[in-house]
Amino acid sequence: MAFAIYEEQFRYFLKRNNLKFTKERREVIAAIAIQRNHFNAEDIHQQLKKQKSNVSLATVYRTIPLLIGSGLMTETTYGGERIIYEKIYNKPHHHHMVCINCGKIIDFTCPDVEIVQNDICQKNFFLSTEYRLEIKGYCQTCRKKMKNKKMNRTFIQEFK
Amino acid sequence: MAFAIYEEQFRYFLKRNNLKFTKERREVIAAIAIQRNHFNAEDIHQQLKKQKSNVSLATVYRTIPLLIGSGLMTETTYGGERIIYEKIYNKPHHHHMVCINCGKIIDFTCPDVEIVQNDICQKNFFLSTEYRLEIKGYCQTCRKKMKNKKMNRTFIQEFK
DNA sequence: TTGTAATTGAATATCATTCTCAATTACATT
DNA sequence: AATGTAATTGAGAATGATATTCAATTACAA
Ligand SMILES: [Mn+2]
Ligand SMILES: [Mn+2]
Ligand SMILES: [Zn+2]
Ligand SMILES: [Zn+2]
Repeated sequence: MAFAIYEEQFRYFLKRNNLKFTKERREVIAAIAIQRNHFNAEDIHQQLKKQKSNVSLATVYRTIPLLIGSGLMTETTYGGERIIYEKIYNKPHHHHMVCINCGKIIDFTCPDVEIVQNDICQKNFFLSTEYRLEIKGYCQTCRKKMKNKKMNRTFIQEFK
Repeated sequence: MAFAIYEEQFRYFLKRNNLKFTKERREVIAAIAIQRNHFNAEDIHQQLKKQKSNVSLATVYRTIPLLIGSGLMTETTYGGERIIYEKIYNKPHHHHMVCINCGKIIDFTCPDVEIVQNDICQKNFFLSTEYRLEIKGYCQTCRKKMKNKKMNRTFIQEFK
């Protein structure tokens, strides 16, 4: 199970930064080890409750930058009402398609994007720390639904 | 000046959606016509004040979805504390580099990304309505600064 | 001119995230 | 094992951008 490795890496990070390995932080590590794919701060907190842990939501929020800093997880898609995270330990860099109807998130890898990103940064003397290609639209399932019922198109958009 | 065309397209959109072309909306159009590159809701409101317009911030927020729906502007980079917009009328689709030190936003176009996006969507039967490649990091100016002073690296990250 | 649904400003709500603070705890040092 | 001290915690309050409520106003089709 990944838990032991997660904990090891996290402890190492904490020590390097003169931070303490508390009971609460251990429990948060256990909670994210169980998360699958994409999750948010509240999901972590819910999992903690399932674990009979009383770690507060404030502490969850305080732990998130540490989890990211230690290389265990990362922010994923932007632009929703809450920030979504995912574990990245030993997982290749990838991007996301997000269904604006049902919220489904589809991962995809794409070597071309990595190359493009490199080129662009070199040309602009930009030092990249992070990059994301995010595609929004309708997933296959929701497209089928659209054919039957009319979907919730907010506005009529018909120009040019 | 683009203002007349902006207004025409906006009026057309409003009519198609049984919405009214109010004094306030006319003034907001005038305000965004003046904005350059990237701006936020508060910027629009400030410009309105400069125009001696009393349009409220609430109305600015209410008008934003209409401006987007009418194809005049779009959301730009994600993930900051406020949403950033830009006019897209007759402007080609492009992406962004964002400096996490000074906030500078650099536009870039990239045909390869457009192709990649098409491929991925086809393979996954995904109907894309929008996609963004966003690169975060340090701009040229901030890189130079980093060489002199030590920058605000929050954590020591040294693993693997 | 009239009827009516849309719109407005002001105030208030929302709600994810961050902060404050007094009490507690990890852990390096003795 | 006891101590010193800085880091951490939970609870609750604060933040702040954006959304909503509501009574008064307005656009505009008929
Ligand atoms: Mn993912
Ligand atoms: Mn741009
Ligand atoms: Zn869907
Ligand atoms: Zn910069």
